[in-house]
Amino acid sequence: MTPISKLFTLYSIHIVPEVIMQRLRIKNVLSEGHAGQPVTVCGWVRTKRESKGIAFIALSDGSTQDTLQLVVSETSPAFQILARCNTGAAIKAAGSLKESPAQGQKFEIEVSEIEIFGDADPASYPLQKKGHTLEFLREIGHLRPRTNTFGAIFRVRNILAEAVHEFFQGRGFIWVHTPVITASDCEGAGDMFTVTSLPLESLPRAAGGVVDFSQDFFGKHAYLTVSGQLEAEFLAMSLGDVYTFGPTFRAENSNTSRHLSEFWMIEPEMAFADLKDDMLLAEDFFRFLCRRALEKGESEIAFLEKFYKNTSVAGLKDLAEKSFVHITYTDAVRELEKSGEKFEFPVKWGLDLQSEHERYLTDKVFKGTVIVTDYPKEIKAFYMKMNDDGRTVAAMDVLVPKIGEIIGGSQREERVDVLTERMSKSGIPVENMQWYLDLRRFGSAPHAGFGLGFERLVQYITGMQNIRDVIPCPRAPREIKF
RNA sequence: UCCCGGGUAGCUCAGCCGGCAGAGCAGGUGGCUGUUAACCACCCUGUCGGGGGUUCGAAUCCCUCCCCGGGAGCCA
Repeated sequence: MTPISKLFTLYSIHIVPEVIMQRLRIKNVLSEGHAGQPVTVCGWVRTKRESKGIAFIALSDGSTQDTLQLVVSETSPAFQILARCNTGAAIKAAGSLKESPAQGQKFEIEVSEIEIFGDADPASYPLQKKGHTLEFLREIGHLRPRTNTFGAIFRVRNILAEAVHEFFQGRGFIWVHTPVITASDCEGAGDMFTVTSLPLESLPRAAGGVVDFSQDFFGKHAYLTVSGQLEAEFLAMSLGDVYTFGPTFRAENSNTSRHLSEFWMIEPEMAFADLKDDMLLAEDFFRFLCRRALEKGESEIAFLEKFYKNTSVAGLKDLAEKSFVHITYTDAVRELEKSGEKFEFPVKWGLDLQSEHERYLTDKVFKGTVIVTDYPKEIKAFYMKMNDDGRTVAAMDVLVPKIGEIIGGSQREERVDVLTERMSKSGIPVENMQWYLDLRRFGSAPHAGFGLGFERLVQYITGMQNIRDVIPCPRAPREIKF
């Protein structure tokens, strides 16, 4: 079968009848099937249970959390091929759908025919008919999506990705595609990956021995983006309300369960909006995503709840309805100071909140999601709007229990003089950023936005404790496969 | 990058004050007419992470490197 004909089997059963498998997805069989219907399904064997004269196969095709039970009796010609239907084998099964007489599943297929596409030698196939640790599965990233757990995670990831677009499109936001390769090296304090086509074994040098990027592909030093925000700003200052949803890269040597070198980020940016609008949007957005995850992925969430206990259907329902607590940084510091709690790091106005402080606020004080606003200007980025007090900026961090910061946002500084001063004080090369200042010189307006780390969202919804388990191909220091 | 904890059968782990390398699961074979990570019986399974050292003798003690996990910093 050619790749093209494979596509036809998925999307059209009318165009090329001679190559059709007339395969039904297990998801559809279970939700729309009726007893007596002839069905053909394709998938991978999860388990096989043999008894004298009858055998049961649990088949998964990735379309849904549930497996489909195939019943093969002694009288079926398929009985002869059972020895090859081992865990992991790819097969096609045809038969008649019937209501299952036993507990555990509504439907099953009385199989008349089985075709093996690909065997899986049980002695060497790494996925056994037993539970595996997430650490082990991380080592076989190409096979782990075949497990219940990762099937659930990646389906939930898809549900959330769709929901992101649904939310913004429903509110008239325009999806903009900001660049993956950028020349702005001042977006964040973080280290960036250089993009170059220079010969690494003999780099051209300029005066002082520094690499001469004027000879590079773009004629200047280029990087992988660490944020689409700055570009999203000029699109918001023309299109109104926009959002980005794409990959982001950080070259930091972070070895944690919450960081990736390549991750996906969602960054809405709104013209004619202030911090309050920003907070409202963040809250509506987050709650919408929780709601959609439950509506479209309840069986996945329920599975993850049952086996890992770090997420729950009830908890997400609660979150989807409960409003967030709002607190200013100044009040948060006061709250921490009066708590009497022994912290490893000091709590003092002007110092950034540490993970332990954030966790104390979400887990102990408010027992839920908290938005902290109005941080001291010294600990936040140059583009954030200076408040009237001259000490704080209109920033917000959305903190969720266990994960910590999931959204970071702010109202942007729209006054050209204030922004210029903050840039030079922060060591930002103003001469390279004239385009950014132009937005404040010509038709400037209040605007605001935030960034949401998509994997942290998936982590939060699925309850996965390690961020490397919510993306198919995790990239981290010294970790790159495929 | 720093601080802890680990690396022993395909997987999960016990063995670690030196003295014949183990269990459960998985796998194989046989049994069982409806199973649900089926069940019962028997069988198979090793570079004890790599290298070096101490010792009559090292999975066990020492040094070193690599890898994994948890926490911290940076952040989303």
